[in-house]
Amino acid sequence: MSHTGAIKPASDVSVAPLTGEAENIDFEFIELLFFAYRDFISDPDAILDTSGFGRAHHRVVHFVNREPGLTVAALLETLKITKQSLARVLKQLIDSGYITQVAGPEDRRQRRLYPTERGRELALALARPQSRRIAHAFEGLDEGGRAVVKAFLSGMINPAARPGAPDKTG
Amino acid sequence: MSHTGAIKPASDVSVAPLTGEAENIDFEFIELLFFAYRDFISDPDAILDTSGFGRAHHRVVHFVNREPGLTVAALLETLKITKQSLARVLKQLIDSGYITQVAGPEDRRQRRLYPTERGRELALALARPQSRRIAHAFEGLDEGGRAVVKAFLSGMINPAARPGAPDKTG
DNA sequence: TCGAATATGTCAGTTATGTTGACATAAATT
DNA sequence: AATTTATGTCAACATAACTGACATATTCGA
Repeated sequence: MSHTGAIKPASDVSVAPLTGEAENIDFEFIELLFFAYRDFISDPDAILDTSGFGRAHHRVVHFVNREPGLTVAALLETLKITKQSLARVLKQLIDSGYITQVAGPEDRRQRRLYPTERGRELALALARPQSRRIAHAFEGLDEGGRAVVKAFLSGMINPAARPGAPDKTG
Repeated sequence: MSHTGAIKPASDVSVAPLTGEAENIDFEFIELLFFAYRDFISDPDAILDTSGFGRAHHRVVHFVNREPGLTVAALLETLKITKQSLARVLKQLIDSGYITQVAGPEDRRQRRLYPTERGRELALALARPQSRRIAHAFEGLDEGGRAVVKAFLSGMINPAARPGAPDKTG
C-alpha cells in the first residue's frame, strides 16, 4: 500500500478527484451534512433496536409529543409520507400503548393523536442522546454561533407549501 | 377549526407540548436537522427518479467521483453498509456504464472503482442543486459564519474508528 | 335534506435498501 | 503449502417507503 494516487485504467475514465472547483460545487458541505446526519440518527437507532421499533416510529413519537392533539392529516403533512405508510407504524405505536387516539372535539372524523406517559418517556429517551450530540457540537461556540447555525439550517429548509397545494395522501 | 389548544381526552395522556425545558433537551435543533436534511436530500431524489436509480446509487457515485480508484473495502467503510448491500447497486452502476472496475496495480485482488465520463456527469448533476441549496443557506452569512457551521457539523460527526476495529463486512 | 367532499382506515401488491449467513475464487502473505 | 485477504455471489428476510382501490363515518354546501 505504498502509492496513493490513481492509476489510469482505461480510456473513458475520470481519474482526478471531483473537487467541484470548476463549477464551485460545495462538496465539502455536502459531505459534512451526509456524515453529520448519519451519525446524528445513529444514536436513537441504537435505542430503537432494543425496543423493536424503527426510525419511522421515532418520527411519529417525536412529533406527537411535540404537538399533542395533532391530527393524522397534519402528521402526514409534516412527515411527507402516505397514509398507508403511516398506518402501519401508527397502529403498532397505538397497540403497544405509546400513543392514543381521540375523536376531534369539533370534527369527529378526526383522530387526534396524544402520547401516553410511556410515549412521552420514549420520546425523551430518543431525544436525549441527540441533544447531547448537538450540545457537544456547539462546544466552543458562543450564542452567536448558535444563531449562525440556526440561520444556516433554516435556510436549508424548503419554504412551507401553500395550504391549498395538491398532496399525495390518496 | 376555531380552537388551537389540546383537549384532555383521557387519563394516561400527555397534553402539553414537549418542549424539552425540564431536561434542557434541544428539540429546536433536532427538528431543524430533520427538516434540513430531508429537503437537502429531496433535490437529488427528484433527478434520480428520472434515471431509475435511488439514494444508494447516489452515494456510491458521489464517493467514487470524489476519490477515483477507491477500493471496494474503502467504499464499504465510508458508507458503513455490508458488501451484499453495496453489490446490488454497484453492479447496476457498472452495467449501465457509470462506474468501471480496474484490478489494483499493486494488489490485483482489489477492484478499484473509477467513474466514467457518464458517471462524472451524474455526480455533478446530483451535486449541483445541493450545492445551490447550501449557497442559499449561507446567504447573509460571512466567511466566519461558514467556519462556524463547519465546526458545528464536524462536531456532530463520530470520531473515525481505529484502523483495527472489527467490522461487519463478512 | 341530500349529495359531495373530507378525514381516516384498510387490503393488496410492489420497490428500494438494508440485514445475516454461507460459500466461492483469486491473489497475497507467512 | 497453508492461511489470510479482497471480493463476489446466492438465498432468505426485514423495514419502510410506494401506488391503486375501496370502505366508513362525518361534515358541508347547494
